[in-house]
Amino acid sequence: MRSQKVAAEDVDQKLFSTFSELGYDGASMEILAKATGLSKASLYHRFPDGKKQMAEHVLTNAAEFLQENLVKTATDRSIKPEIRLQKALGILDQVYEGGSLNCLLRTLSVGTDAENFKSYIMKCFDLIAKGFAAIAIDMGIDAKTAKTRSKDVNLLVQGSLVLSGVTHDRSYFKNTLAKIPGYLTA
Amino acid sequence: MRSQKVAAEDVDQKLFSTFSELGYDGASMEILAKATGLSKASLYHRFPDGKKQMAEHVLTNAAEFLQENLVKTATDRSIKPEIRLQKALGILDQVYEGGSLNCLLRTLSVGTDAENFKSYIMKCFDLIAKGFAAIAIDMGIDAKTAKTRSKDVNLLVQGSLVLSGVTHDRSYFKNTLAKIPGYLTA
DNA sequence: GTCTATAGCTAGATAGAC
DNA sequence: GTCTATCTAGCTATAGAC
Repeated sequence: MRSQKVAAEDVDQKLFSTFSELGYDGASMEILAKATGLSKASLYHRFPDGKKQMAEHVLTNAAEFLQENLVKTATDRSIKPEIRLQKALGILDQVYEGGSLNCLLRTLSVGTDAENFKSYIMKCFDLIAKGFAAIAIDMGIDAKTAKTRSKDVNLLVQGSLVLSGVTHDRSYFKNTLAKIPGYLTA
Repeated sequence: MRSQKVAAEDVDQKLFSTFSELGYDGASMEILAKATGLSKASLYHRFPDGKKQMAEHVLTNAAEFLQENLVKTATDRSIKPEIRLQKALGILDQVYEGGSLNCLLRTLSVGTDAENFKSYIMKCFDLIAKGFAAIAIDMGIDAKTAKTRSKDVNLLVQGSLVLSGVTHDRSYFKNTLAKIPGYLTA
């Protein structure tokens, strides 16, 4: 039985979850190979520039996902803003697997090569803020307030994920998501 | 000129800042040796169980510092609670170097051996929450509300440190500290 | 496109001199 | 208590067969 080509989406998903869990330095090539079901050599075939390229790839994927899902939904004026808000929160819940997964944006922000990744990470934070700001504005919040509060959404979500990760208690994350609508439109 | 014994407090400080900046996996023994000004062998002389012991040591130090400074101040009823609150925020500002330093509690929560460190990390979060809860209660907030909001202090501070770290913009942290008094006693 | 095997290096950790 | 030198294991990365 010849080896089958492993689907790129499956590899991407495994790279995402492994970097999220272990961070850049903690995710060794050996671990990444086992997680994806590929050999190290096959990973280098797909990512000639190695681990750094893999991390940049998953961060680029994350930005695309946020643009195509969160931002697209959040700016779709054919939907009522209240519904968009719920959908946007649902997307965050999905991305962070209900608070059970460390946030890739945070785990890749510390350690070797972290500085190289920060522009990608900021892009993702900006997309999330952009989405929530659009919703808030359409709910009648003035633009300046909407911008401030949508940035705070990132702050609250990241803080809750730190605490959920350390305590293994997802309620920090769940409660934070639940409080966002009230906070955004207070 | 013989080699002088390096002061333990200086070593501790360097271990703290290096683990804070690079995380557990990113802080290699080579880097830790250079940061402390000791050889790797000398570090092993002081910490026979190696890097893991060093990380546990700095976390234990952090808990002692929080107890002896933040908690002690926060529970000192000879001081007006409003003053205690400002002192407690000053201590957080000092610990995190105005938002310029990654938080040790966060950087050690990801990567190899992270699970072993989480009990130490939780202890530190509990001490911070304990301090702010005591202050809030003495400012007239009921115990249950005080407990919830003091936990949120950790959430807000951690979230702001993630964003300040990624963007190199300390205002997330500074603004968060400034907002805590209003939030705690709203 | 996949793999095994391995190069070359750096990691954590240790031995033993001073 | 400090150091240099070194060990072994694991690391990133590559070579070359299929």
